Order: sequence, then C-alpha cells, then structure tokens
Amino acid sequence: MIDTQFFNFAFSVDCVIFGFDQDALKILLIRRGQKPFDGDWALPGNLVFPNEDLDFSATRVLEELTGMKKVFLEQVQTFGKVDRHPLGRVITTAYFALVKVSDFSLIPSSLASEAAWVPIRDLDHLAFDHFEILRTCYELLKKSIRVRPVGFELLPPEFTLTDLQLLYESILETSLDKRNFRKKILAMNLLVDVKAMKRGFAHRPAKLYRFDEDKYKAFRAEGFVFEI
Amino acid sequence: MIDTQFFNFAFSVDCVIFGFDQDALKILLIRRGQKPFDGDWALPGNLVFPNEDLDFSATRVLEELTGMKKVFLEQVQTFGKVDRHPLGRVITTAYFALVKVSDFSLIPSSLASEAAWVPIRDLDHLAFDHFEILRTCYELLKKSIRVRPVGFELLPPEFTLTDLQLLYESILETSLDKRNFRKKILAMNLLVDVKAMKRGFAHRPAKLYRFDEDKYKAFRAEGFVFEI
DNA sequence: TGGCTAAGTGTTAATTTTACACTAATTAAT
DNA sequence: ATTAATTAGTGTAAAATTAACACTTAGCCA
Repeated sequence: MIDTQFFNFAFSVDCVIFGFDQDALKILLIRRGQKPFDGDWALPGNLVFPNEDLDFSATRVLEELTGMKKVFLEQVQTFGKVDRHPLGRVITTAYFALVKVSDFSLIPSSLASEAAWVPIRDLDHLAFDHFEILRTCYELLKKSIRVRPVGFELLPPEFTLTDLQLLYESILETSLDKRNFRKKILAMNLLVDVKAMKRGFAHRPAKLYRFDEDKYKAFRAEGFVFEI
Repeated sequence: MIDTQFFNFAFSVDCVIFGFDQDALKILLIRRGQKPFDGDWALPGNLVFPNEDLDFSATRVLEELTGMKKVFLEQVQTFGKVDRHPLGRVITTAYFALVKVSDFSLIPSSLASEAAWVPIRDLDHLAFDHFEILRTCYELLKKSIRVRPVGFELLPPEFTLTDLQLLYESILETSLDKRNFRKKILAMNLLVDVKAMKRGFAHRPAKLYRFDEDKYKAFRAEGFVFEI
C-alpha cells in the first residue's frame, strides 16, 4: 500500500484512538503484516493525499477503520525526525480520537491485518516512533480531561456518576474522593438526570445522567471554565 | 528561493517569535518582497530540507533571522489545508519562540526584505494563513504563561516584580492585583533577590529579581505546579 | 523642601478544597 | 422471609486558597 512515489517527502497522519472499556483505557491498534516492524502493533494511519486537507485525512483513517464519522478527533503534534521512518522521509501528524467503544464495531475488511483494542497499560513498545506518539497523546488526554469535558466522549450517552469517576480515575491513574467528585461534577450543572436507573446488579441501582453539550456551550460562552 | 522541485508536496516551518518591548507584546515579522502577498507581513519560515529534522528546521529559521541559538522554541500546530499556499501543496508546522528583545539584533543581511517587531495589537492580517497561525500561537502563549514559567523568557535576566506583572497583564489582556500578584509569585520561591535596584527614575527604585531555573526543575520533579 | 511617581507592604472576608463514615437500595443465597 | 453482600448516595467541619482593598516609602526633580 505504501507507494514509493511518495518517498522523497511524504506526509502521513497517525491516530491514537482511545476507548474506555471494562474499566480500562484502551487504544485501537493494528498489527503490522509486513516489514518493517512486522508483527508489531502500530497506530492506524495513512499517507495524506495531495488533494486532501490534513485534518480530513485523519477523519478518513478513522472512518475507514471504524465506520464512524462523528467522533472527537483533534490534532496533537507532528513528528518529523529525519530517520523516524525506515523507508524514507515521512513526517507524520498525530491525532487523538475519543470514541465510545460500545457503539461501533471494527471493520475487518478494511485492513489486511488484525485490529484490536489494547489496554494502554499493557504496551511498552510499538512500531516506528508510535510509542512516543502514544505517550504524547496520552499526556494530552490527561491534561485535557481535567479542563475540558472530553471524558464524556468515552462513555455511552447515559452513564452513572460512578462510571464517570472510574473513567477519571483510570485516565488520571489516581483515586478520587467519591463525595467530592460528585459535588464538583453536579455543581457544574452540565449533567441532566435522565430519570432512569442502571439496574440488574446485586446492589442499589444508580441514577443515569447525560452530558448536556448545549448547556456547556452556553456556559462556556459566558466564561465558565470546566475543571476537575 | 522557493524551489519548484519541492512543489508537489512540501513541508515548511513558520515561527511566531514573541518579544516584549516597551510594555507591548510584539512579534517578529518579515515583509514579503514578492508575489503572492507582496508587501504583506509574514511569519518567518522556510522549507524543511530532506535531511533535516523538523524541529531543527525551526531552530534554523530563528538562528538565521536573529543570530540566536538558545531560545525558547516549541512546536505548536500543523496547518495542512490543501489550498493554504497558492503555489502548491505546502504543509507547515508552526512553532512559537519567546525571546528577550533586548539581547539580540536582527540580522539584516539574512533577508532580502525588511524584518521588524510589530505589536500584536496592530495586526489584523498577514500573508497566507499566517494570521490564523498567529492567533493559534497567541492562544497557546496565553495558556502557557499561566501554567508554566515561560514569561521569564521574554524578560531580561533581571527584572522587577512590576516588569513581570506588566508582562502578564499585557499577554493576558487583563489587570492583576499588585499585592496578590507579588504574594503569589514570591510564595513560589522561584525568584532570587539579586540585591540590586532598578534606579534612575523619578520614583522609588525597585528590587531586581532573577528567575531560578534550577530551583524550578527541582520543584517540578517533586510535583510542584506553577500557576498564576 | 515639597511635589511627583512608582515601589512596597498585611489583614480580613469569602470561597474553595479537603477529609471523612454511615445509611439506602437492590440481588442472591439460604 | 430473612440475611448477607455490594455498591449508591449523602453532609459537615476544618483547612487552604483567593480576593478585595489603601496607605507609607524612596528616590528624582523643580
């Protein structure tokens, strides 16, 4: 798939696609089926077409891999060491995406090779400089989740406060006080009580909430700053 | 200087070089001497050589223009719209630099055209998409200055607390309480009293301080977070 | 020596953050 | 039907931080 005609200079995009599943933060990786780095996990990515905006190219990677169009996707950083790609000069721009693991299925046909959700804790290396890219994106996620309401992108539309707290705890790799966390979140007035319960467990059922995007936009216009 | 052989795909870097002079935040711009955008101000930038790391390329722009090697320089974002450059497909990575205006002089020979410090408030357009790049970098500067001790990069090595406060006020475009500002800064223990005064004005002289980089590094290693 | 100018300085009230432990609601097992 | 197990849900008080606010000091100049 890599066309040598690109190789004097080529642009690519690579996506760190975060998902939260079974209390663990995971990223969507593809297993390389050829050299170099044959057999290693790599970030999904592609070369940028000459007639394609950089941002669009990242959208395309994501859509081809997951079938999803409307996901949170943001540029992170560009990696441009001369020798970062063994086959030639390729500068790559990293994007990070936040998806709800629940509401999509991988499109297997789109890739020659295996794709899978891998817990971030299990990883210690990736193909190319992708591990460094991952670290950069993870750092950004940690910062972002504290000052922007991006965590909700990783949860199903309706969630409990415990779900939300677990998400924060696993991303920030820390534990939070339950009462203080709830107070803080609820005081922001960004969650709407959907008047339903998460039931079916051998314990007290939990209220479900939904994040109110519109309210957030309105508040933000007035200078409100989200912060956990 | 622009070589058509680059033009199918080319990389460039553009630098937003901030300086603080006479109570105003300025950026270093060059006047274009040819089409397109002939006569407009533009960000200093250049094409990336095939054998040159992206980051190094930004360093090179800065050094060629200012003669300075050791300045604060950090990658910001990459701009990759298909039509952003009228002459072909050029993806550019923006960097922002913080320099002490006092301790350097422009190298006029390095450029065919004029270079100058322009107050940021005076600008409403630039060549190419450079005004958008400027806005992005300025936003980042505003964020950065509040949570990282980068403001000192813009001041001479020795400065008064009033100097520092004026810097913050002009970057953040707000006014700050003098006593609270001083308390906060001094409480961080990052400034050392150089036991000298800024004299020669028709008023009480002011103490001079110096930022202690090493102390900051040590504190940060212990989890200290800079915040104004 | 008096006037001008910016430097320097503390206290109090308000707000925010932290620490902390029991009761409530449901399911599963007996 | 009762009990055990499990997580949901809740309030208060102390501590820390932030915000508001005005006068005295030191040097220059006329």
